Order: sequence, then C-alpha cells, then structure tokens
Amino acid sequence: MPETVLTADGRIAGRRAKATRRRLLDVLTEMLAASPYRDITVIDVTRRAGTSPATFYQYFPDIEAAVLTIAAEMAQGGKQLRPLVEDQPWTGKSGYETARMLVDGFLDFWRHNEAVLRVVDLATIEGDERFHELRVRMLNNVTNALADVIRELQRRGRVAENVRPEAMAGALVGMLAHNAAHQQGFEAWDITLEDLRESMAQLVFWAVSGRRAPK
Amino acid sequence: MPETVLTADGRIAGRRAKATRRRLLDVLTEMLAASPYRDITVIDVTRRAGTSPATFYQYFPDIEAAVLTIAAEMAQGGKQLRPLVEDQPWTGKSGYETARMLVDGFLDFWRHNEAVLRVVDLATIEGDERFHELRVRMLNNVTNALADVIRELQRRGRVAENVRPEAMAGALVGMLAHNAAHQQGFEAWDITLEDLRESMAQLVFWAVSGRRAPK
DNA sequence: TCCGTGACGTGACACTGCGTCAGGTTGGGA
DNA sequence: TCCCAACCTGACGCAGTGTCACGTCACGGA
Repeated sequence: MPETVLTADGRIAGRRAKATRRRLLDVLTEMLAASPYRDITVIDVTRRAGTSPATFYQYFPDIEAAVLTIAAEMAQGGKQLRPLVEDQPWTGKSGYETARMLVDGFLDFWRHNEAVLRVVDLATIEGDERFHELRVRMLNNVTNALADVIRELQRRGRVAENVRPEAMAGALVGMLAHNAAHQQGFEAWDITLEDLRESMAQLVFWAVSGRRAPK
Repeated sequence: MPETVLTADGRIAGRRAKATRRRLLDVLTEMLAASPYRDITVIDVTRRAGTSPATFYQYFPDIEAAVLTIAAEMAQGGKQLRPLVEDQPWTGKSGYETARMLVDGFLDFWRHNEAVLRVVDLATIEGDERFHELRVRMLNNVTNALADVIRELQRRGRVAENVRPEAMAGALVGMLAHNAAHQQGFEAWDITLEDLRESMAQLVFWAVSGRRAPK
C-alpha cells in the first residue's frame, strides 16, 4: 500500500510533499542518534533539512508526533522477537539455547534501535499514551508467545502449578526490556555483557521450563 | 548537621534564604505529583511560590537541579530496601517469605515515590549523569546485598556454579525496579498486582536459593 | 530607638523557540 | 506557454529562560 499521508490542512500529500516529509524524518532520525531528545528543536530539524519551521508543521503537529512515526516504523522490526519464542524447543539443552537466543534478540534489538527506544521509554514514562500503546503493542507479541509456552509446559507438568503464565511472562519481558535498555550501565558495576546475558537466559529458562539451566 | 546551602553568587544562605529555598522545593514537589515533568516551568514554580524567576535562580541553576535535590532526599529512603535482603532467612518457606517482602518493598517504595522516581528514570534515560549516579547508588545497596546472599548460598552448594552472583543480582534488581515502575501498566494485560508480585518473588527466590518456590 | 549594612528579592530585558497565518513560489498537465 | 493547485515560507505574537543592576528588608550595634 502506497500509504496516503495527510498534511495539516487536510491535503493529500503528493510526490514532492512526501519527499519533504521523508527528508524531515530522516534528519530527525540522525539527530536523535546524536543529541539528547529534549535538546532537539523544530527549528534545528528544519534548518538541517534546508526548509522552514512552517513546513514541519505541515506534516507533524509537533516533534513527538514525528518521532512517533519513526518509532512506529521501528516497532515493525520488533515483531522479529516473536518467532524467537514461538515454535522453538524450550526443554533440555536446546531449550536453554532458545532462551539465550531470546535474550540476544532483546539485547541486539535494543542496541540497534537505542536512540528511538530511548525516546519511546521516555515518552512512556512521561505518560504519553501514544508511545505507551506503541510500546505495549510491541512487547505484547513476545509476552503472549512466552505465556503460551509456559502454559503449555505447565499443562505437561514441567512448570509448577502456582506459576501464572501471563504474569510470569510479563515480569520476564519487563526484565528483558529494562536490562536491554540499560546494558551499558552494567559495566559500571563491573558486570560484563556476557554475564548479564547468561543471567537473564538462566532466569528465562527456569521460568519457562521449570528446570535449572544446563551447564 | 544543619547543612550549609550556597546561593548562586556564593553567599551562605541564612534563615530567610533557606525558608525561601524550602518553599520552592515544596511547591515543586507538589507540582511534580500533579503535572508531567516537562510541562513544569520555572516561571510557574515561582508564581505558585509567590516569588520571581530570578529568585529561583539564586538557589538552583535549573529545574533539574532542584528536582535532583528532592530526589536525593528520597534516595535516602531507598536505603530501607537493603535490610530487606541482609540478615534475612533465604532458604525454605521463610526464605520465600523474604523474597516476597523484598518484592513488596520495591512495589511500595515505587508507589510512594512515583512522581520523583519517574523523573529519576526519565533523566537517567536522557543521559543525565547526576540522576544516573543517584539511581545507581540507590540500587547498588540492594544489588550488592543480594549478590552477597547468592554468593554465600552458592558457596554452600545451593546455587549452581554457573550463576554469577553480581550479574544475577543486577538482572533481578533491574527487573524489580522496572516492574515496580510499571506496576499500573500490567492491568492493561489483565495481570493483577498480586500475580505480578508472586511471579517476581518466585524468580527472586529461585535465583537466590536455587530452589523452586514452595506452594 | 534608630540607623547602617549586608542579606535577600525582583523588575526588566535580551534571547530563543513555538506555532500560525497570509501570501509567495514552483512545476507539471492542458 | 500558461495556469493553478500543490507546496513552501517570511514574519509575527506569544511564552519561557537566564541575567543583570538595583531595590527592599531585618538585624545587630550604638
């Protein structure tokens, strides 16, 4: 679908308009990676894009809205996390390998989209509903898949009765998202990324399979 | 210690000055609870405190600095988390009870200091070093205590060899802090606070004691 | 009691960014 | 070539920031 875009005055954007809009988004993406979100001004974005503030407001009501567009594009990529859980072995040695792959998936995804995810977290904390929803939708995929796996293994008697699949999956995904977002911060504690990775994999594996991680 | 306070021009604040400063902090605390952090302006704070912007800048270089002061006061309260880990039983039924108390400690602390902790997280994500350090120092207490317990139980052969106490403690504290900060968000997933609490306690107990949580 | 002085507070200003018009410019189809 | 819809922007009112120089206050000494 060629995706129709509306301008502030309700016009349908044509070829030229779309190019301008795209340029603004690209410049903004670059700036997001280079400077703190709150320091980015509309005037600055437009200066670098070689246009004027008024033009920016043709396409976005404010900076947040523009970033939300970028974030939505990124969230599509977040769907790649789901298959890391679904249709994978979750028992024995290969089950532990699955857990590690999932952890790596989070660490990698957060590393690759650091700047944008930072803004998503930021806006979510600030109470912005649009970003919050985006975040929830993105994580929902993995959470539900994980809950399904836990529920299935619980049915087979591998996981204890007193575990609530949904809540456990939620707690785990929270841990993964948080620690992936703060992965550089662990170095201050003299904790290597490798050890963090292992610890999270152990927790995930235990919670999902009900067994200790193999050596 | 009566705590000496310096003004912008290097003066030592007297009785009157301290009262003004305190008033500004109190007004700011109220506003923090009522409106999104980013919407709070110096002009607004001073208007409500019945003074002028120039006065604000006598005592704080910017809003962040003022909030940092408030956050530091709160962080003192964060020390109450450490004894929830230290000198507690960590094995058997009472060990599981300890895990639950720790989880409750996090949930309660975050609920009670929601507004300020939100700003701390916010500023940390934005890359503000002052807030980041405050956060690290606050969580360091619990993390280290937890790592000590894990290490001790590992020495006694309860916890598997391939667990790294520091990394595991870090991962757990990250999970606790994150999920405590997002505790209302779980309702959107139809997960009750009670189930979240239980799930986190199970994870903590397993990681620390190396055993399944008792029924 | 009054006064002088240092402590404290503030009015006013220059500056920057926001968001919105009305009007100017551009380029592709007839 | 010309025209006009699509697109862009200059200019402006508004609001907040941060900084002076100056005004006011209250306290201790005579």
